Amino acid sequence: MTKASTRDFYNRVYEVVAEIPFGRVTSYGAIAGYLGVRSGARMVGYALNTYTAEDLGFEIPAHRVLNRLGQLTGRAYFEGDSMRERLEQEGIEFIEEYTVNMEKHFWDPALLNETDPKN
DNA sequence: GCCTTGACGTTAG
DNA sequence: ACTAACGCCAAGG
Repeated sequence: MTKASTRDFYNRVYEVVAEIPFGRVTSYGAIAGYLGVRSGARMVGYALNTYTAEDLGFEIPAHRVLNRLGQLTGRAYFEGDSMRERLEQEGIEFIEEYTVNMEKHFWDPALLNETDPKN
């Protein structure tokens, strides 16, 4: 085991990603910031890159995590265009081939703390 | 054990 | 408004 804190960070990332609502997207930086690691955006991406559904025991909607500009930077790690296809299925509006309308669909992880999470 | 790489983001020019 | 550079830190070579 490397460092317990590192593993915990990854697990927290998976938990947050698992809570992203259908039809909404968030960014690596937003998740990192929510976890208190402002400069850990890169680690969030790394966590998603190295995770396996078997280790977790469940699937997470990693396709709903984009960079701060709404670009599908991780599309190469998905099967074909499945990342874009999934987002389109959820009604996500694209402003470019691989860029979604962030302003419209952005979901802030901080909303998890809201008493009324109907955003 | 050093060097490079990267699902990122901010700042400087 | 656009581009370049840097900071971040875990893995893999």
